Amino acid sequence: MDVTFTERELDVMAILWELGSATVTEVRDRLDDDLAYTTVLTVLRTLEAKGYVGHREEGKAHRYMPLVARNAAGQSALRRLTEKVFAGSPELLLTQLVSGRRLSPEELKRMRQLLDQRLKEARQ
Amino acid sequence: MDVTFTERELDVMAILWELGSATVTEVRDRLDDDLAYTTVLTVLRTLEAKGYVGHREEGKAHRYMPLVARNAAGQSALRRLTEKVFAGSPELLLTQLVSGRRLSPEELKRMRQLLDQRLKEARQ
DNA sequence: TAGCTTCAACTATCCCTTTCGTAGCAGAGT
DNA sequence: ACTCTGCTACGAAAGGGATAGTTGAAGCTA
Repeated sequence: MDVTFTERELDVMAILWELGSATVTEVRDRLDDDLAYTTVLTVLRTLEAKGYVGHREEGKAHRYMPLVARNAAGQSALRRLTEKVFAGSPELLLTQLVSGRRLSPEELKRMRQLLDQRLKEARQ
Repeated sequence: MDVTFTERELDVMAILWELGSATVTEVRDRLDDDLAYTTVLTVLRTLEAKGYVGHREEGKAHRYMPLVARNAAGQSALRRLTEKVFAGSPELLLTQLVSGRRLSPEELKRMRQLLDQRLKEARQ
């Protein structure tokens, strides 16, 4: 299943993932850009039409919640990015990731540890 | 500088990065989807208008070449992806990367080595 | 020279995304 | 009852992305 978002949709999804669920106003307050209430509502409704979020009544307001996990979206995005930008090479992607951002030694260690663990699992 | 592409533009850029440069026909032949010649040309022209590719005459054809490096595009895309989908955490991204794809032990080792090297550099 | 091929330029269409205005409704306060 | 506020419903309009048709120039071929 390919999960893909437009730019604005992604802004909204990021907030829903962070909060777990949110009303229109809550999303609106957290958005970087200052959008009209109806604009945010429209985005949520298109996301709902696409099956990416759902909502339940809460008093007179609606509370929206993500129906697709961060991971599903991440998987699709990473696959596309690796394929198109990094010539299918996860190593290139990692190279870019660690060279582009200034990561702390702690972060780097944890990341290395992650690979260690993965290697151990693979060995069995 | 923020370098960002639409879906179709990215398809075309991937080909230009791979080949170094290409004519409309060459791009068209490599695209997964079977598009009309004029469609490919239009995409290249919008990319040129945005300053992402340039061209020079070659006989009566035009030869297009990328003006932005893979890395620049990768940097932008990774930043956005980390921020929006992985809550600003490169570790989460890496977790997803190694769990989503089946990577060979060799790839994993090289990736670990990369982090090692980065750690050494950071220590100084 | 007349016709065919190749290519860029121009133009058009359709659809999606983004944005928001207006209307209407329900509850809270006066 | 009246108004204010916070909310949804409806819908519209602008902008841009994706796709391609038509035209005209240049060059090849018979």
